[in-house]
Amino acid sequence: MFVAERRELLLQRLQADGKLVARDLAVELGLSEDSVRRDLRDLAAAGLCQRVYGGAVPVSRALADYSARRAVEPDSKRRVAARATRLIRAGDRVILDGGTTTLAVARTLPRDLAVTVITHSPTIAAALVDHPLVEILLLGGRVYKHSAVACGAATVEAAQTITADLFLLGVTGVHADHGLTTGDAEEAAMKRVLASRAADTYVLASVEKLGAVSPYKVLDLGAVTGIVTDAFEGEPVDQLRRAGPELILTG
Amino acid sequence: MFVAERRELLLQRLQADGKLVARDLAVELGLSEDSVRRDLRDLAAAGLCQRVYGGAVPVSRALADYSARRAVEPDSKRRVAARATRLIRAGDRVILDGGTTTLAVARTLPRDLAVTVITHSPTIAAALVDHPLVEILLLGGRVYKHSAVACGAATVEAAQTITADLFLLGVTGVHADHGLTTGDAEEAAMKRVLASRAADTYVLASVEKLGAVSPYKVLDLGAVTGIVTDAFEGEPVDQLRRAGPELILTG
DNA sequence: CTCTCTTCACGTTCATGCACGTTTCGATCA
DNA sequence: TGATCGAAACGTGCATGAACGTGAAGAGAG
Repeated sequence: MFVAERRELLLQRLQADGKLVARDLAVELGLSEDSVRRDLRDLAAAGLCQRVYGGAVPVSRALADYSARRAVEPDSKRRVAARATRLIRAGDRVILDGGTTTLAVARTLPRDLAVTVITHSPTIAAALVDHPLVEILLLGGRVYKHSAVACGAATVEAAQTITADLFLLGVTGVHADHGLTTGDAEEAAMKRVLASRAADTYVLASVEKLGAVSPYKVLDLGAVTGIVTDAFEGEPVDQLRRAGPELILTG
Repeated sequence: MFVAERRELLLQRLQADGKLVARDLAVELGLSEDSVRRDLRDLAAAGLCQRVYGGAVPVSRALADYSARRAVEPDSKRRVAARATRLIRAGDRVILDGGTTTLAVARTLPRDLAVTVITHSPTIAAALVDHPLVEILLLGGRVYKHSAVACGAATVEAAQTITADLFLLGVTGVHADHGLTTGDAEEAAMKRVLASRAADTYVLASVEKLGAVSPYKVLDLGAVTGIVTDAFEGEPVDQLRRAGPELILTG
């Protein structure tokens, strides 16, 4: 990737997220923080962003003090996504579920990480097209509007032909008694099929999902390898842990 | 290959990929990096591209990266897209090819038009998720980075199971003698398969495509029902018309 | 032979990562 | 409240390798 190209990407990201974090960008772009800082410095010198401690913000919307910026810090989904990304090893075949958290995973995949991503989400596939090394395997079928993923017989059939090392699963409810749940029956079935194709399944559960229950059961807690969450140690987390899965905290 | 010819190729490649990498081009064209660099230097001097360390990018910053190009289509593509949209009737099953022009079609679909859209492009599928009435059928398979569409055996197989009323085809070259051409062999084959599944095939050809020739043949002009273009009446248009297809002008 | 295009050789510039000393920030303590 | 301390972020200088431009030499077409 060219320098000019990279800076273009940074500006684009700045507009989308409202801020740039040097450390995260370094990991994501697969280069040292020094180089990222150099980019930010040059962009700031060109008047395209404003440099702040830890990263950069848009010129117009510069926040007064550091603590106020802390408030806009990576929201919980970003944190969970960043931690989940670290579960992926070079060469892995990874199934990415649909949803905003897994989309964040796709966007934070380091650019020097060569993996095969299998997904039934056109949104995730589209987000990964720009990645230089990732090979994308798209599972086709009828696209359900509810959460913008392909579901149904054709998709299940396509899923049956593949295997993977890892499945990053998104759900809307994670409950010690009711297990993993989501809002659509067809999607729940799809998630089960995908889980059956991967050696390990990890649930991405930002803190608001814990304790929540949705109408349709996906899997029991015992059926997954682990749960990635940004919740802190405590009784709710312990309850989940007793049900079987490894609890991976972002803390 | 003549120098002028090679530079034509470079420009074409630049428009397709959004960037040129000196090293890759040297290997691909079978000559030294020196010569490639000289070409890039001359093209930049003529204002046809912008030189960067490692290669070259388009002059306009709007064209600098593919994602930006997806956001703002030139007027010509929008005109063609708008006219092509009028070929679609309520209840139709429509195959949408990948590419910026067909993406513009997806975006301009009236929100009260109920159709089934079949596509092998995750980008187009993602763009249609917000549409209230469209039913999306996604063709899966390995996603080719070149133009961000699914191709290959699995995709062909999926395509064989469907039929459609209409196929809106995007190509990079429309030429009276050389027919319809595109920049990738695999994609060319994919487009042929899709054409075979639809009752009618219409080519979307904004004016800069007319008279252009790319390396890989898709179909003969006689194999398609019509060509939608924003070119004006004249000898070039007449030449195409004599080859068989109906010419639909936006003018 | 002449002209053009190409490659090769050379010294130069550029991008990057590392090392080191400095600054900034939040937390802790008086 | 104000002072102090450690960690993180920062800037600078430097080394390295890649990419670059220039000029000379070689190859091929007319």
